[in-house]
Amino acid sequence: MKRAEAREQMHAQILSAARQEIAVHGGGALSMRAIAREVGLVSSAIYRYFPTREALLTAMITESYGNLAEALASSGADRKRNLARRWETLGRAFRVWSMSNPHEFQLIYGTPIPGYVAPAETIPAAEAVAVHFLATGAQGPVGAFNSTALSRQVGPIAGALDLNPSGTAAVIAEIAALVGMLTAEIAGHFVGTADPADHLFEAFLRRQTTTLGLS
Amino acid sequence: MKRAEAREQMHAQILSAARQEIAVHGGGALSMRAIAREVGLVSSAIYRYFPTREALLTAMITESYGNLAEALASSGADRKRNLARRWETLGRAFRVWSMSNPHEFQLIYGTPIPGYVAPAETIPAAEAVAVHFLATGAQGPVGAFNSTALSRQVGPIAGALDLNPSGTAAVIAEIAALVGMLTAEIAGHFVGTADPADHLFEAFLRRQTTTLGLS
DNA sequence: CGGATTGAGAGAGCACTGCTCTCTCAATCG
DNA sequence: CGATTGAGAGAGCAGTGCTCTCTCAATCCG
Repeated sequence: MKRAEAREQMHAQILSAARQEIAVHGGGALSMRAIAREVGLVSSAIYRYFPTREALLTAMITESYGNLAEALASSGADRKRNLARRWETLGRAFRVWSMSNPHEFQLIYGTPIPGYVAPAETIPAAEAVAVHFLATGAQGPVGAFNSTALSRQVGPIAGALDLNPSGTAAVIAEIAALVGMLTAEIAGHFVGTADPADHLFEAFLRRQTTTLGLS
Repeated sequence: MKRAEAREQMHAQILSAARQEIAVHGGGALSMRAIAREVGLVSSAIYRYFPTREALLTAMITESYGNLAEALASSGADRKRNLARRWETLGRAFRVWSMSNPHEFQLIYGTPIPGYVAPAETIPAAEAVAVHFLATGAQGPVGAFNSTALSRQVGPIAGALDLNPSGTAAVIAEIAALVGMLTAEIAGHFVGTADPADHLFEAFLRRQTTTLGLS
């Protein structure tokens, strides 16, 4: 029993050290050896806990999705009656989290690390994030996304969550758009045009609620 | 004279080899030594042409922006009278280019390579891409983006290109949204919901032309 | 209680990386 | 024709992910 506890503690300690590393140097630069040094282990010992760098990254991605989902859950959005306000609250919470944890954001939504392919086990974690937006924005139909082919594709999840198909497709696109906005801001692509991007982001949220028919 | 020619040829040869490397392994995995091997040089000789890996990446980014801008220019969009059709043509050309050159796309719009910061010299190259969308979509006002603070920020470029300020801000956001859509598709984030994403993308373009008041 | 088993950690080593340094030698310039 | 330049070679440094073998303490079981 004790053995298992110690193991779990070491596991957590490594993840924590990795998180610290990533916050400074970014995900692509994550070094197994540096983590080992930080937790006071020799490099090879790390591999007792994570068989490969990729495994460590996957664990971190899952964790980051969880952190983000939690930030959305505790934004107070779900206590709001007005759907437009609710969507805006979610959007702002997303942005605040992303700006506070840019490297975690990039870990999830950025270019995969060289050769890295997100494994299936990260999908439920990603869904935990999407669900907040779907529940808020996909209740009604959205004209531009009203196509039979598209509805058939998103049918399963729309059905499972009791949502409107065209609304569901629209929200999926709007999540991607939101991520695009934040990626651009973090990468500094707005410098010279709309940086700081606060006003642009607020206008963007207004546009989204209009598109989704929430206002 | 001959000397300078040979140097320029070697320069181009290295870039070409790097491009080939990137197409296979992605930007983060770009190896100076592998490039050297491919062009038949010893590793240290590469540094006669690019003082650092970062310099090589910058050169590649600029080149990629150029390729993308050229793909947009030769899409035939600017021959179209109908602005909505024109925007859709640009969007589709962007998507085709991105799907054909995913690693180049990620080089430009993805997570910066560990420790890499896009230097100022890539900005004009990025503008060459944006200009196509601005010229097409930013002629009229867009309600959600009509704020004085925002208009003041984008004022300079809107003025320089003789565009509507709120329309300009809207197009900037829509470019980011478009990039977000393509990033998600390339990263496989639509798998399980809307993959293949053709229909979602077409609906997305419809939504954009509506938002921008082009239809 | 005592021997067998397990597994965490150590350490050496392999093949790779970006980059620096010094050396050679052929092409160019004056 | 001699001096200068600069491309390329080669060795080397500090770092990487990962593998292998070894040790030794903690646990398990008869």
